[in-house]
Amino acid sequence: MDNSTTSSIVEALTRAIVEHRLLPGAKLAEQKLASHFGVSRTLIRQALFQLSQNKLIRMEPARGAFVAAPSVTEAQQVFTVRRMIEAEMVRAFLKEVTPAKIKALRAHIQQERQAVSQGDVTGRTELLGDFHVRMAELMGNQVLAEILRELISRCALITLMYQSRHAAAHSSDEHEAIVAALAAKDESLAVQLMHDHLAHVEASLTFDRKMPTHDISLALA
Amino acid sequence: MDNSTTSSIVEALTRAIVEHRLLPGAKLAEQKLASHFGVSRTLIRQALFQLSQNKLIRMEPARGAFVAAPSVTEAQQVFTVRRMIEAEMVRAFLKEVTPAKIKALRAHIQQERQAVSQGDVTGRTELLGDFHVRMAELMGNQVLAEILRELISRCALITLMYQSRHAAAHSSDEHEAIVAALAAKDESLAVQLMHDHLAHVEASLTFDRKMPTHDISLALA
DNA sequence: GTTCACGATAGTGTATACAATTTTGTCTTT
DNA sequence: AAAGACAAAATTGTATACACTATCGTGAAC
Repeated sequence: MDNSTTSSIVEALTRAIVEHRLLPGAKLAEQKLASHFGVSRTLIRQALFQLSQNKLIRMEPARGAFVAAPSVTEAQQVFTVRRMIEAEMVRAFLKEVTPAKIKALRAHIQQERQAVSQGDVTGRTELLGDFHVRMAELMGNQVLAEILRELISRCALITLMYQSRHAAAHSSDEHEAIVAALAAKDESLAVQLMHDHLAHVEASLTFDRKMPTHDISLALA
Repeated sequence: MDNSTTSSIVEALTRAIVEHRLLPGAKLAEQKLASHFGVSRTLIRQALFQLSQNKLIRMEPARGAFVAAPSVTEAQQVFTVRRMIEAEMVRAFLKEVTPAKIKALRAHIQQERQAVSQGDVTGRTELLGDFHVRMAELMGNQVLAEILRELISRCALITLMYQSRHAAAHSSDEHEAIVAALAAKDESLAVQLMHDHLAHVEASLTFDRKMPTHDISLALA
């Protein structure tokens, strides 16, 4: 069963959503997408189903697919889970840390800084999230990496919308501090820093700010 | 977009796989499934895509769908992630524990014991996994619960195949010990017990045993 | 002027048809 | 008899057709 075409559509839609070319609540009409991608509705529907499982869109029976607008509650739950997972990930990482792994993380942070200084919002958000996934991958645990990737992409919408440039630079600094603690093999410090880092990211999201949307029921809530 | 029919097919196939009426490596031909369920291939394909995202089946381009046979490595990674998540879950659970929540967990354990004593293999496996999901739900974190549910179902195949009746009873005892520690608000003990519990479950899986399969390349490996 | 009813339109849900690929069986060749 | 080539059958991948539901606009009744 082939899925290369479908996955390329999923990728394109994911980028469009995460990069905010499609706003939360926007309707994703199948025929329009089909025409745009030059394929039949069959493949579009496959892609939409996949995106709905990733929680990037929401599907209502007989009404259609809409870009998801994660609630504050949901976002907070995601951050809670991330704090749980990543605190333990730091501990596990330290148990098998090597100079090469530290070096890889530092290299990643360099990329982050570049994106931040260049004002590359899209690349910045992607890289800031990838730092955490990278850690999981360096541990060789693909299952962990996948789960983290999903959790991170799940809040990419909100993060992109609410995270200021200052907060982004801050994140990068915190990543560096974490790596420093890892290099020094200071477990409790590294765990604490990771925990605080995620708490900071969550706190930096100003949930109460007005958020443009295409979802009428949401706009009038 | 309706998915009630599709989800019922997903459910039926999930049960068939988890209950081992479909062995790892077995081919899931679309037309046969379509005839069996009395629907078109369209709905079958939707269901198969969903199952492949749940890692319960594996899809090969232009060749078809096959019941997944999680590798030892993958199973171990899943258990590693579960230990990470659930150790922290225990800590978080204790921060907002109430008598009602303890009572709910104890009630669940009663169900487990009943299934174990009745030799209800299917119900037993399901309930033993649900204990962990139940904890997440009692904390009110739906995101956490979903992730755990997926992780648990992902190894249901292996657990069902390799977990002996004795190991199952043992699991139930360990659940009870965990709840006792929670009731006593002994954090480090509860965390330790949960960690050991998951390690025991993983250790009880005899990965080297011969495992019936329909996958030729796997059978001859 | 407002509300309800109803038909037109658009969009989703499912089935079927067609194209492309893989698998299988047979026949030929050595 | 074994190996390879080729044709036939079966299966997957994609597109299209049809059915069903929701939405929107118009108009009639009050």
